[in-house]
Amino acid sequence: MHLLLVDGSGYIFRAFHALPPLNRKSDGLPVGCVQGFCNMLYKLTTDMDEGEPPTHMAVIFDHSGKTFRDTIYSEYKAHRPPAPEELVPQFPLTRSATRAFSIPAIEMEGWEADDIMATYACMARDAGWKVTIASSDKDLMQLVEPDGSIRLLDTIPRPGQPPLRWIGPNEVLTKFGVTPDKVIDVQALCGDSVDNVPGVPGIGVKTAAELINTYGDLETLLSRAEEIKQPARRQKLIDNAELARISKQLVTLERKVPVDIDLDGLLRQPIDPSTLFPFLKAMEFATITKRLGNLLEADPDLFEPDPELRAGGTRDIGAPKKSADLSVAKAKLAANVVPGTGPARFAAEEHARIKAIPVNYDAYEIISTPEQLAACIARIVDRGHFAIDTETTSLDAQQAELVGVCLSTAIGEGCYIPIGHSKAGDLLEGGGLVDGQLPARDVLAALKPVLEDPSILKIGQNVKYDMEVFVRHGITMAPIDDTMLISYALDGPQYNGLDILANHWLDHKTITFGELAGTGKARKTFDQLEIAPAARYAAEDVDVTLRLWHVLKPRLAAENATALYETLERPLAPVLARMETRGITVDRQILARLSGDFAQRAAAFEAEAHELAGEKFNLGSPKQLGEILFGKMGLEGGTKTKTGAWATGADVLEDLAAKGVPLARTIVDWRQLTKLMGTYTDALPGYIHPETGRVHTSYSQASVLTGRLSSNDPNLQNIPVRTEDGRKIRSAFVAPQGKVLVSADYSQIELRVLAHIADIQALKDAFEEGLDIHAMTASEMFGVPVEGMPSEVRRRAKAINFGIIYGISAFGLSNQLGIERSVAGEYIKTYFERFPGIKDYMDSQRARVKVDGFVTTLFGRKIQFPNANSGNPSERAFVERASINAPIQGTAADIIRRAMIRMEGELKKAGVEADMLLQVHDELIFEVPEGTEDQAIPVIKRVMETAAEPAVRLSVPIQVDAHAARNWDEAH
DNA sequence: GCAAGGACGTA
DNA sequence: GTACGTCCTTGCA
Repeated sequence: MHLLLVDGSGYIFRAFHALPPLNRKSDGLPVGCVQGFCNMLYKLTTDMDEGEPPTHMAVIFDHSGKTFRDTIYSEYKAHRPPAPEELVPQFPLTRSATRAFSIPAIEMEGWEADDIMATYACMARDAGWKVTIASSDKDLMQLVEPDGSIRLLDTIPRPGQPPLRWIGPNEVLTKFGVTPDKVIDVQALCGDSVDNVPGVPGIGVKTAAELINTYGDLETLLSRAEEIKQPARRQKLIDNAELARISKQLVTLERKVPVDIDLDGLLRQPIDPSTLFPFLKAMEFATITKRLGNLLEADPDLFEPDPELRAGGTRDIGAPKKSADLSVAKAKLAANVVPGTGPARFAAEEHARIKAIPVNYDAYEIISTPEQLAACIARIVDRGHFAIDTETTSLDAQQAELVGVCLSTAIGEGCYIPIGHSKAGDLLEGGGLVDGQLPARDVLAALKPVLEDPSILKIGQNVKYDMEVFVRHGITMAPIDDTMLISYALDGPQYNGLDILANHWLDHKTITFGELAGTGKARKTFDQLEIAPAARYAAEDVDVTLRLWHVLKPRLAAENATALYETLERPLAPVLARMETRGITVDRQILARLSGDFAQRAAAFEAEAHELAGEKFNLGSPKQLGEILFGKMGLEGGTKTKTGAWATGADVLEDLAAKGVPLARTIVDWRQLTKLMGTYTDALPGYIHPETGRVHTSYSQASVLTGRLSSNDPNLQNIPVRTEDGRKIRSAFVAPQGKVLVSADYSQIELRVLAHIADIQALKDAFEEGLDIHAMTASEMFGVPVEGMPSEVRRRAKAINFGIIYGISAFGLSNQLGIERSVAGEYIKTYFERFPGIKDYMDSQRARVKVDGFVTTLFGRKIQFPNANSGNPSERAFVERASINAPIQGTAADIIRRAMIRMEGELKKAGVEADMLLQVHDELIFEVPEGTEDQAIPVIKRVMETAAEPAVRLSVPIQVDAHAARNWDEAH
């Protein structure tokens, strides 16, 4: 008899890092480990059959939950990060795979797979059988028998090695330095950082083996510890004897698990094609299906894919999970995906297939009866995923009224459900609703269950918008996938809109909103449109969205962008949706008072300017101003812009003012005040929502090259702060009664990132010691002590530090500091000398962008520069500077994204009430109940400061400063 | 009515 | 020297 035990859980975890990522091609479900697992079972059944074929077989899995080890030692396996997101759906699938191969899948509550395997192995050995354990887990090495009756077989795929590798007593000796029966004693001493088994601190495998080989076993060693010569080692063993004993209990496998199935129950069964092939076909494993077809001499084509498991079935493929750690990204980068094979080929084939399906407007459907609606929802439930789009009266999700909902469950389909199309009315009264529409309440009530069903994936283009519309109707959409964000993760912001994506990937021109609703003054809102043309437009959009999803999603796996999308894009969208929905309170009175004040002062400046110029002119016209300054007044030193106009920017005017031209100063002052009025004091009140009374910005998650967010309508990321008048505007952002605002900002995040990425020891040391980084730089460069340093010296160093981040040039630095080009060049040279590593970093980025056409952030975000090899020298120089800046700015952006994604959950876990309202690149603004800020701030700081972990361990400390106050100016 | 350019607010 | 969005004027349709 020969028993084969397969370590199912161990295989999945190890194979995950060893195998290239692979998604099921029709819906992106990650299945790489499942496929590897099936290949392994196939290998075991074929290769082993050549030697001594197993007569009995089982696959053993870990059961989730606590085991007896947790009661012995509460920290056991406490360091384990949660399973990577892509792995989670593969756990149940490997069990399904096992059953598909007609092999018992065994797991038992309260026991680890290792204990169950130990139990069966000992039972079989005692019965005189041979035992093979397919596992590379070192914890199982204690079971190996010197006589070969129990052996391990390593089945984890490793490049350049045979698929199956035996582990016997010799291999155990190599690994632990002892015979198998003493493995647990060695493990008790050296511990295990992966499982968090403590061991004796400071004793590694080698020392442990030496000690055990000298004293025979752990207890003898501990009782004779006094005899050990080395004093440090002796003391460690005496002090930690108990820890060693606990460790031994943790690593010792239980060999008497009360198993339900006896050995006879593990007798091998012939594979049943009618269970095997439906599974393999549902997984879309073509190669292995073919191989097993040959092996079993059966025709796979006779079987249909398992309906429970087929693509888009009811399986949950989208529920939000804990973020994957960097090992995902690293494994993928290491996977070295070759175009034309594996996932890359899938993606290419899928693209070609989808692109070939023509758009057919006649196939679209308008839902006007409850029966049609019910049928549509039944299709959604059956498919498990669908594309959705809302049609509304406004681009502003907070103001938009729902006019229709459009759904697509399959390519070529589109169901438009009109609910808010209105008859033309007069000015005072709307004309009521057009006939033939289901009541909005009924439609929303019917959609709510599927929109909130965690097992049904909702696919959209810019889904954040639809989420916000639905949440105003009491519906929380989840889980979601977003074609815009997938495209952004893959290609950056270059193609954003649905129309552009459709044109680029599907070679299809969609109906534009302008064609449908008119442009300019004649533009109708969606509710004023006829249902039929509106339905065509809407249905085409969801159809195209679903097609794009099929094209783009497989590219994530093919192009190593899954981790980026899953950890930094997809989970952020709902967070932003909630921030936008919350909005922030802006005090109308403060703005009104400021506006009056600014207007008066601006009027005075305007009169003064006319006086000084000797004529009336439009101060807002750079053209007129240039003609007055450099034409009429004949001033020297005017420069022209690239279009030939006189340059009249603030820097030019400051120069003139310094040379004694009072008009220039007047204009600068006037411009500042009118800017503040036009952009802030006059414009912001118009953004106060009539119902919430708050200002709701909209964040764009997919429009910045480096991975930053941008904010618009209104832009709340450029609220003034530098000037005194500007800060008065900031003070109009307030907390409501009973609350305070908390502002938490990263200190010098980009310089810290630079210190880490470029590995600049001097910078790292300075941050570690908490020094004033600009003063330190100045001191290094100019040899001036930090004590009593003139502010001008520090200012120069600060400008240089920023310059470095921006991809410094002598030209730029000389402009910034108002110094000679040659002097600026000397500064840069000195900087490179004082901070070796900076130049190497810059050169490496310049080289990368020329070779690859992109650079990357620490978290794997690619920043593309298509014209890195442009024939235009100034364009090339620009790309060089941008490619130096992008990894720094982008890594900082990735870090704060991670903080935002974790923030709400951590606040909740800590029992702290705090609403995240705004993000300003390196700053987060919260609204917190007054008096609780001291509880909120430490949590906020911790989440932000540890946001890079565990994916990246920065070699510099991250520091966050946080303050609470009634308004944003004081909190900042 | 719309797009481009200049200017300027932020990190 | 990097990354954005908005306001205003200008010039052309």
